Amino acid sequence: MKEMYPKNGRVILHVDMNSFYASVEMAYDPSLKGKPLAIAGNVEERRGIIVTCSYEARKFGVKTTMPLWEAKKLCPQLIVKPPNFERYRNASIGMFDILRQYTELVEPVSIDEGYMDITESFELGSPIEIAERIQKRIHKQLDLPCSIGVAPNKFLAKMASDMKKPMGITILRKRDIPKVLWPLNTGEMHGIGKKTAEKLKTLGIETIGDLAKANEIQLKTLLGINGIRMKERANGIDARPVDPESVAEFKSIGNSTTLPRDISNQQELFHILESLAEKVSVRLKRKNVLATTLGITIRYKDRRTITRSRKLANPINHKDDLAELSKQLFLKNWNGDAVRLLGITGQDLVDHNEAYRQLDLFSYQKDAKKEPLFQTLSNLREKFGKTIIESAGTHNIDPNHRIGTETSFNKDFLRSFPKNEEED
DNA sequence: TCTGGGGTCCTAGGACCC
DNA sequence: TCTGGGGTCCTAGGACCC
Repeated sequence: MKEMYPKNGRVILHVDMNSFYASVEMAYDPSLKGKPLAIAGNVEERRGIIVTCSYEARKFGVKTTMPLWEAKKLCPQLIVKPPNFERYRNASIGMFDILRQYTELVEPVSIDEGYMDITESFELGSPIEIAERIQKRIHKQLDLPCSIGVAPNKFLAKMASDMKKPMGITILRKRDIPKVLWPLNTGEMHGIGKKTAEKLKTLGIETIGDLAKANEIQLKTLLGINGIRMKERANGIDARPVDPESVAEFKSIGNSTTLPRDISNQQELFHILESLAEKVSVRLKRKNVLATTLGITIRYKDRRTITRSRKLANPINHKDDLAELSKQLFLKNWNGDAVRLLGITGQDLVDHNEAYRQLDLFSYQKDAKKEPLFQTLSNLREKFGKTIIESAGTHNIDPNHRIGTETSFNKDFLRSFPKNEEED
C-alpha cells in the first residue's frame, strides 16, 4: 500500500464533515434524521438565510446562503432550526480529539474540517485503512458523517474530500490529476471563485487543465502572485505544510450585526456599537490579547459597504475604549444614510504581556503603575500641567475619560506628554 | 420579502524616510 | 535647476472560504 506514494512524498488527509450543523442537530435529535432540515440565522426575522441544510433539503434545491423565505417556497415542509454553536463546538472538539489519536499533525481549518499529515503514521496501517477507521469512529462515536480526501498534499486532499459526499473516501494521486482534475471548470477549484473564474475566461481558460498549461506571464498580469499559485495547484504542486499551530494565531477578532431594520438615528447606532464593543472585548480578553488597530464596517441600506480602520498608539481590549474609538471612527466616516450593518474588528492583535512591555516605553506609565491602573486626564493635569488637557482638547477627548493601560491615543497625542527627567 | 457572520490574504496608493 | 529609487508603514477595498 505504502509504495503507491512516491518516496519521501507526504500523505495528507483532509477530513470534511458533511452538512455539519444539520448533522449535529440530527445526532442530537434522531427524529430529525431523513427529514429536510435547515439551520438558519435570524429565523424570526426577514433577513434570515440558510447556513447549512441536510441532504434531504438539498434535493428540493435548498442551498447555503439562500434566503429563508425562498427555501421555504422550494420546500414547504422544511424544518428550520436556529444555530446552536455550543453544540457544534462540542461536536468539533470530539471530532478533532479523534483525529489527534492518529497523529499530532492535525491542522483545524474551521469548525468542521481539518488536515492531517499521516506520512509517519504508517505503522497504523495504509492511508486508506486509516481514513476508513477515522470515518467509522467519527460515525460511531459522534453519529456524524464525514468525507475524507487522501492525497500527497493539502490542495489535492481538499479537492478529493469534495468528490464523494456524504461519507466518501477519495484517493487522489498525482497521476490521477489529468483524468480527474483537469476536466473540471476552474471555478471548482479551491481558491478560485466566481470573479476569478470570469477573469480566467478572458484568457480562454475554462478548465483546470487549461489553467495547468496557461501562460505564466499572462496569469501574473491578470491575477498577481495568486495566478502563479493557482497554476501550480492545477499541476498538483502544493508544498504548504500541515501546521497544528496555525489555528492559535488569530489575526483579528470582530463582531458585526445586520440590524433588524435600516437605522439612521445616531443614538441607536451608537448603542449598537456599544454592544458590539462589549462582545469584541469579551472575546479579546478571553484570548488574552489586545488590538493595535481598530476597524469598523458600515453597510448602508443599498448594501454599499465601507471599512475604516485606525492604527492605535496603545493596544486596547476594554469595552469602553473599543466603544469610544468606534464611535469616533463612525462619526468621522458616516455619511448619514440609513445603515443596514455595523461591525467592529480588533486587528493586529498582540499578546497581553507584549502589550504591557510596549507600554513601558511611555514614561507616564511609571505613574500609572504606582497608582490605580486607570487615571483620568484631570488627574494627569495635576502631575503634568495643562499640556495634556490642551492635547485632549485637540483630540476631542473628554478630560474625565479614563486613561491607563487600556486606553489609546494617536501618536501626536502621546508626543504631547511631558517626559519624566529620569527617562532621558 | 433579497442576500449572515466569522475570518484570511493580497493589492495598490500615498506618506514618509534615506 | 527640476527632480531618483528603494523600502516601510498605513489605509481601503476586493476576493475568497466556511
